Amino acid sequence: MKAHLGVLLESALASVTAGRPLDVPPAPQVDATKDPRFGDFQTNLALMLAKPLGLPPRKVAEALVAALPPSDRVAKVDIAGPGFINFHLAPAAFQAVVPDILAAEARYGRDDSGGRGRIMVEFVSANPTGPMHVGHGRNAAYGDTVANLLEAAGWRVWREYYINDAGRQTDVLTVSVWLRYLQRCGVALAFPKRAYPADYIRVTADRLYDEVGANAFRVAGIDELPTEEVAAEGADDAEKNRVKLSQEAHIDRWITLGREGLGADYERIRHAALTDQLAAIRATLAAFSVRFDQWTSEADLVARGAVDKALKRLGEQGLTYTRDGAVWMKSEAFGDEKDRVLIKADGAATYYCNDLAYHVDKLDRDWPRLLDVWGADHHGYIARVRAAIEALTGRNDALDVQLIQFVTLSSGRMGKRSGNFVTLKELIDEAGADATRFFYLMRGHEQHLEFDVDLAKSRSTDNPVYYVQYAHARLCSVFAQLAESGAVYDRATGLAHLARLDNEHEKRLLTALARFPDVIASAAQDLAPHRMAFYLKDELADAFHSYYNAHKFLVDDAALQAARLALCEATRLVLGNGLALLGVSAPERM
RNA sequence: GCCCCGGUAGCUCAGUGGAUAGAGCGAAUGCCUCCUAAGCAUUAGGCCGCAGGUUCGAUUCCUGCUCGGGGCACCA
Repeated sequence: MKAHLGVLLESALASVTAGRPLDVPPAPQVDATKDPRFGDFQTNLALMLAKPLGLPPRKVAEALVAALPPSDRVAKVDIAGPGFINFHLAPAAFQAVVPDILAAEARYGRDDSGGRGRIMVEFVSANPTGPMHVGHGRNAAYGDTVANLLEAAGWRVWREYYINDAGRQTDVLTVSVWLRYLQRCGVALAFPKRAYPADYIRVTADRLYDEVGANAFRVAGIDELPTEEVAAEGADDAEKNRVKLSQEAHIDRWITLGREGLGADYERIRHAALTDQLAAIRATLAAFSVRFDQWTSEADLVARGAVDKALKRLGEQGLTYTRDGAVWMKSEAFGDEKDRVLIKADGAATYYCNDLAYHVDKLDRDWPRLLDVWGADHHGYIARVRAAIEALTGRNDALDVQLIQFVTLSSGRMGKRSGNFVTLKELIDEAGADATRFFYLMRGHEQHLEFDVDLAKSRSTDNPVYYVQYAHARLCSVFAQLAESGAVYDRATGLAHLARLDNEHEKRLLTALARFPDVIASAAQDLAPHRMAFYLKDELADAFHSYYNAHKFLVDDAALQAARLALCEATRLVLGNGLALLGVSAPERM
């Protein structure tokens, strides 16, 4: 419809400006009005033309309206305010959306061509060192929904999870399990302050104990480790930080002891720990309707030489150098604040080095556009990854990073420190996957989110996800009621009498239905899935519930009933399509 | 100090340079002999953080200030 009005305006523009060429002919902007009193669509074209033409805006508007070609879809055009041109559409223009929807069904609003190009979306990528928390849940809901929207907007999408299963954190995980195992065997040792203390570590330790018995994984030298420092009461920040570093060094001694003393058993423990954590993550994400095309392991990436390959390429292009025993990347030359270390003085690759190689690998797999979804705390990291990509490919537009701002929980349930750590699994178990996903998607991702756990849990009128789902269930119920009464809905009859859909409630609902393709396109374009959530709730479901209360659908007038049921069928389809994009179920009964 | 995000109704938040800034919750009042009341209708509630600038027009774009959150490793 917008396009149609745009064509009309282009024509009017051409005749009005005939003989007085403009330096920059403005492209007509047509928008839906916010207020029905201003018609259905508006354009500010006259306001934009006033200055270059040297005429008052209302004069320009009059000339444009006079030059508009006639259209059977436009009922009335008027001029209002400072010079807006308002279009009032003919009823048939609204009603035409119904056959479009009924013909397209699940494809309505979608562009499944994949013609926009190929894009890889990497999201979640939570470290397999523990359960996912509520922040990962927001990342998962966002990434998965953005991927859905991009697909619906014509992109070929690949979803990937990067498993950080190399590096020091997995050593800390391994040592944590090992020490819990030894404690289980009755070995008296002080569990390090900076190891992972939680119960999930014991689960893996107990599993290993069942497999290997009580006499494995023992090494000499445990008693010779120096005692760990503890921060004194009332220590200042500098002192606390010093103690923290010494505690990290203490863990490193355990790591060295384990690696050297356990040999292959160390790897066995590491593998067991990672397997358990990853299994838990996969299960939680599956319960959250989040799927991936591929799970890429950092350790595998290293093992198959992707890191060496990337380093070699950087070296050949003169993008690295050695200083203080470390290998550095010349990232400052590509927009980063400073150069970054790739290989530490101890010979180990940094996380950055491996991640850089991973991004190169993504591009090498022929995904020319990359979207990474990260927590906001990683924002300082963007410049260096982008720098590496630009250095190797010459492209500075290959990588888009979207940062997910922090999640806090209502009712003071947040935070590891308080001991009230709420995992994503607990949240899903308590509130349900549908409510949880919808709540995450109700906020812009750049907005700090306060997650109201009690509201998400409530199975009441207050819970916004039910508002949308209830609209769908009500529609299903209408058709169930119809079938029960033995009556038959004839779609062809309905389509033949769409002109009967002429009251204000029907017009509002038809308008909302017609906007669905625009919402997909704009939410995908701006990577803003919350727009779809708001559209479904505040426009579509809202228009339907009002309609439902104001009018009966199952009426004696057969033509009117059929027309209304056709509208109902279209609404049910669009609600279902929209909820599917959000990864929320569309129940037939509630 | 530098970088990122935010400041809109009592609370949680929408708002694609446009006209009288919206929704939910909370508060007040109505609506089920009728397709699901997990719903609908009505009322109350606002220097859109502050100050400049660009523009015919700024909650929206730019600059400065201010307040809040986060980040500035040879950690991941």
